[in-house]
Amino acid sequence: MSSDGARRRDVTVADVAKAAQVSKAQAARALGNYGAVSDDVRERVLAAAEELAYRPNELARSMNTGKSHTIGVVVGDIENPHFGLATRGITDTAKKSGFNVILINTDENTAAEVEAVSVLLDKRVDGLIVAPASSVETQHLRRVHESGRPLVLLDRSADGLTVETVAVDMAAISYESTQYLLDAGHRRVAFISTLRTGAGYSAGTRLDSSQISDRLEGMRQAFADGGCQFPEDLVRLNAGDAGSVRNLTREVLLGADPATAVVASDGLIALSVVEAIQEMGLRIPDDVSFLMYDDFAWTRLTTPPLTVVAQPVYDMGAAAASALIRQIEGRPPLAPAPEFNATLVRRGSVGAVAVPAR
Amino acid sequence: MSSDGARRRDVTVADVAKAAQVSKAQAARALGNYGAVSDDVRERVLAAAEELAYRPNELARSMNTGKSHTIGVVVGDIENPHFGLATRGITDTAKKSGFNVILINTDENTAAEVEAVSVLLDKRVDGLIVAPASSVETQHLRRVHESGRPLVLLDRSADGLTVETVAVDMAAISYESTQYLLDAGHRRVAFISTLRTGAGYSAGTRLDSSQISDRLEGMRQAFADGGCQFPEDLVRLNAGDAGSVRNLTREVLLGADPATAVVASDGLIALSVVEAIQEMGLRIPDDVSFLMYDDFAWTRLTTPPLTVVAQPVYDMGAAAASALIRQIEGRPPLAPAPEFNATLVRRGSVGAVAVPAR
DNA sequence: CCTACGATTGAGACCGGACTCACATCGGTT
DNA sequence: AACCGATGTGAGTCCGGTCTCAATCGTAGG
Repeated sequence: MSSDGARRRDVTVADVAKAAQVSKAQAARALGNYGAVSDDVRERVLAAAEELAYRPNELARSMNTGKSHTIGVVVGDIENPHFGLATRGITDTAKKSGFNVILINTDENTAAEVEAVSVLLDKRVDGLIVAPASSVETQHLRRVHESGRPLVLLDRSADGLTVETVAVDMAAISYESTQYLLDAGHRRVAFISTLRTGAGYSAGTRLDSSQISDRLEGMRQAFADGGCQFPEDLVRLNAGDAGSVRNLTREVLLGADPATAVVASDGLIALSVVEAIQEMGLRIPDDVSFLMYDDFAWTRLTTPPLTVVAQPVYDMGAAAASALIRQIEGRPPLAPAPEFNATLVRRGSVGAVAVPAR
Repeated sequence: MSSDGARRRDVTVADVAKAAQVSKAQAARALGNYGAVSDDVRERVLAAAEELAYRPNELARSMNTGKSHTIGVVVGDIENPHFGLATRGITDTAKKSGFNVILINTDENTAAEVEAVSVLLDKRVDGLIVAPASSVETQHLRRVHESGRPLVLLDRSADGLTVETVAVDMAAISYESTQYLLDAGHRRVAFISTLRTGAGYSAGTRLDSSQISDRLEGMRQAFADGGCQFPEDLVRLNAGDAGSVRNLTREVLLGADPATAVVASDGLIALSVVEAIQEMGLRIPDDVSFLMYDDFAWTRLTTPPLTVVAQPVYDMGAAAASALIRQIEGRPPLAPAPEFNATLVRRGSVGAVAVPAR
C-alpha cells in the first residue's frame, strides 16, 4: 500500500540497504542471491526492497557483468511475413532463455546494415543474428566475428565467413521445383527477384546474394540435366516496388518468345506478379503457370491455390536463436547440425504448358 | 591498416587518452564533442581513436546520461502482418530520430505483457509503445505512466488511463460497414474474433478489449438505427487457432438460422474463415458475404477480391513513435492531434443476401 | 610590469550494480 | 586453551563513460 507519488530518481541498492539497516554489499548479495547472507539480513533486505518497489538497473548490471541478455537481430524487412515469422521464432526462443531482442530493419541496404551492426555492438548486445543483405560485402560481419562477439547468419551465407548459418539448401529445392516445371513441359521459365545488382543480369554475373545465385544455379542445373536451354533472358532482377514487379511480369509474358511459367522469389513479389497476371486477363494455370517461394496461408485461398516452396521459417528463426544463445553461453555446437529443408508444395498453379495457339 | 587480432577487452576512453598522451577527461571531451578542447588535442585524440578503432560503450553512456536512446515496443504478435506493418512504421520513425527498438511479443497474454513492461523498464528504455492485450487490466501501464516514463498506446485504449493513444475510431467504421451489410439485405451477421473472455459472450458482457467492444457497439448501433434486431447469437469470441476458427465458422453458417454474412476481426482469422467457407463448398458472395478488418495485399488476389476495412497501420505506427519521441524529448503535444480513419474498401465479397432456397 | 578573465587541462567524483578483500564470529577440534 | 574452517559482514574498487571543480596558461587591458 505504498502511496509515493511520482518520483524522479529510481530506488537503488543503496536505498534498500539504508532502509534495511545493512551495508550496500549485504543488500546487493541478498538481492542478487549470491554470496553468504544470514536469514535475518535477507528477510530485512527483501522486505525493504518490496516496500520501496526496488527494481534493479539492468544497465548497471550489464556494465560489470559484461552480459546484456540482449541479442541484436538485423533483417531486411519485418514487413515481409517471411521475416515476421522468423522474428517470431527468434523472439520466442530468446525469451525462453531470458534474452531480449533489439530489432533493426535495413531495407536490404548494406550501408544501413553496417550501421545497424555498429549500433548493436555499441549497445553491447551479447550476440547478433543477421540476414545479410549482401553475401559479398561482409567486412562488417567479419569484424563482428573477429571481435569475438557471437554471430549467426540467417537465410543467406556470407562469402568467406565461417560462421554458423541457418538456411535451407536453396540449390536443391530450386533444382527439384525446376524439374517439376520441366516435367510439365515448361521450357520458358521466368524468374523475378528484387535482388539489386549493379549491372543488369547476364549469364556470368556475380550475384550479391547466395540465396538467389543458389536458386539460379539449381534452375540452370535442372535445365542442363534435362537437356534443355536455360532461358537466361527471362531472369529479371532489380525488381523494386509493386509497379516495377508488374512491369517485369508483363515483359516476360508479352515478349516475342514469352514465358509459360513464372517463378516469384518471395511472397511480397508474388503478390504483385499474380496481380499483374490477373490484370492481363491470363488464367493460372491454363495460360501461365506460377510458382513462388514461401508458403503463406493466403496462397491456399486464391483460385487456384498456389504451388509454393515452403520453408520452415519459424523453425529456422528459432534454430538461429538457439545456436546464438548456445554460443553466448559457451556451449559446444550441436553434434549433428540441424538441417532445414524446403519442400515443394504442389497445389494448383502449375499446369501442363499451354499449346501455343497459332 | 591495423592488424590487431582478436582482443578481449574493448578499447576505452582511457586507452585512447593514453595513446594520445592526454588526460582521460580531455579525451572524453574531444570524443564527446563537448567542453573546451584545443585543436591540437582534438586532432591527437581523434587520430588515436581512429587508430585503436575506439567505439563508445553505449551502456556506460546511458548509465549516467539516463538516456538509452531505446524505446520498448510491446505487441501481441509480430507474426500478424498488422503488427508487422505497425512495427515497421515504428522502427522507421525511431531510426530517423536516432532511437532503437526493443521488441517484445506477448501472445496477447496480459501476464506476459506485465513481465515485458517490467523488463523494458529495468532496461531503462526511454519510453514505451504498447498495444495492450487488455483494456481492463492496466495497473502495470498505470505504473509506467506514474513513474514518469513516457508511454503511448497503440490500437487499443486502456480504461481510466489518460495516455496518448493512437487508434482509429472503430465504432464509426464498424457502424459504417455494418450499415453497408444491412443495405445489402443482411440481417444475420456473424462476428468472429480471437478476443479471449473469461465467460462466454452475451449481450451485456463487459469486454476486455476496447477495439472489439467498439466494433460490436458500432454494429449494434447500426442495427438499432436500421430498426433491426442485432443477432447476439452470432457473435463468436475466444477463437483460437486455425482449427477453432474453422469450427466457429461452420457453427454460424450451419445453424438453424445461419449467418448470411461473416465479419472477421483480423487478417489472421480471416484466412481461416475464408478457408472454412471454401471447404464447405459455399461461394462468396453468392452464398455468404464476407467482410474483414485489415487490408492486406492478398485480399485483392482471391476470387472474388475481399471487401475490407483498411486501417492506416504503418502511419499509426509511425505516429505512435513520433508521439513517444516527442514526449521523451519534452516537446509539447501536436496542436491538432492527428486522427486516423479506417475506410471501407468495397471489393467483391459482399453481395445481396441470398434468397433462401426452400 | 601586473592583474584579470577566458580557454585548457587533469584529478577525481559519480551513475548503480557486482565483486574482492580483510576482518569478525562461532561451533568444533585436538 | 589455542587453532581451524565455514559463515557473515562492511569498506572499497571496478565497469566505462559524463561531468564538476580547481589549477594552469596565455595574453589583453591598465
